[in-house]
Amino acid sequence: MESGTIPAETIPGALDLGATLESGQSYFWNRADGRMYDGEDSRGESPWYWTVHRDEVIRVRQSGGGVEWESTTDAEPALRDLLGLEDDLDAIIEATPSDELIDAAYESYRGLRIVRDPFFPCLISFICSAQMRVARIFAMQTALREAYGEAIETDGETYHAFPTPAQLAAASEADLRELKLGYRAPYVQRTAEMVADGEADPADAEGLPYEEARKYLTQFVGVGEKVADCVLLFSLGYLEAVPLDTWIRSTIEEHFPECDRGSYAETSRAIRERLGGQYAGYSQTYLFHYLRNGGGD
DNA sequence: ATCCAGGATGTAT
DNA sequence: ATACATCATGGA
Repeated sequence: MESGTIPAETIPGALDLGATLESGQSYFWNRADGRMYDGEDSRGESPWYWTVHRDEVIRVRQSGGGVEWESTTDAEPALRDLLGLEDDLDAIIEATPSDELIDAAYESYRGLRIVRDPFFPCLISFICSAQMRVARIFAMQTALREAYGEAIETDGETYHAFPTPAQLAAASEADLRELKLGYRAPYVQRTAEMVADGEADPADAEGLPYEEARKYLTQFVGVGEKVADCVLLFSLGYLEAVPLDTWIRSTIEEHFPECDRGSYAETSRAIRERLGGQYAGYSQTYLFHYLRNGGGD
C-alpha cells in the first residue's frame, strides 16, 4: 500500500474535495462513512472517499488545501486528472463574466472542481439521472456496482468496481429493473451493449468540436442532449458544455431570460456565451450546486 | 393524494 | 422541427 499527499502549492487555485465529489457531477466516488454531503460540516475530520480505478482501490480525503491519498500504486497522476487538479481555477473564475448570482456561487463553494470521470461509469450514471434526485442516482450506481462489478479485497474490506460494459450488457432489462432503475433499465442495458460491441466509441468523440461531440453521444440509448452535455463536461473535458437541467432552466427563466431561445441547441449557445464561453460548464456546475443547496433564495 | 426529481423516447402534427 | 403522452420510483 502506498500513500501520499498532493500539496496545495501544486494545485492552481483552491480545492474543496467534498463539494467536488458530492455536488452531483460525479457518481464515481463514494464516501467511506456512507453519509451525505452537508455543506456546513467543515469542522472535524475530513471524510474519506474511495473508488476503484483501473482495478485498484484509491482512497482520498481533503488535507489542508491538498489531497491525501492511499492506493496500491502511485495514484497522484490519476488523481490530478480525475479531480481536475490541473485546472487553473483562479484563471477560470477571472475569465468568467461578473454577475451577482454567479459570483455568489463561486464564493460559496470556491474549490469545487470539474471532475474527469471515466467515460462508461459517467455515461451510465447520467442515463440513470433522468428524473431522479442526486441521492437516488448514487444509490443506483451502488446497486450496479454491488450486483455486477468485480469485488476487490483491500485491507480486509471489500470494494466493488463499477461494472465493465460487457458485465452490464450481460444483465437483462428485468435484472436492472429489480435494482430499481425503472424505465432507465433498457437504456442502460442497450447502451452497455453498444459500448461493449464497439458500436460507438467515446474515443471517436474526443477530438470533435463541442456540438458535434454532443451529437455523437446522443446515439447511445437514453442519451439526449442534456445527458450528452453532462458526459462531455464531467468525463471528456469539454468545459464549455452547459447541461440544461431543471435547475439551470429555472435560473435562465428567472435570471437570464434573454438566453431562452426555445430549442435546446439555441438556448445552450446563448447561456454558454453568457457564462463565459470556454469555461461555461464551470459556472453551470457552481450554480447547480449553489441553487440546489438553497442559495439565491 | 399530488407533485417533482440533473429527461429520453415514440408518435402525431 | 415541435408538441405531447408515457415511462418507474420514492420522498416531500
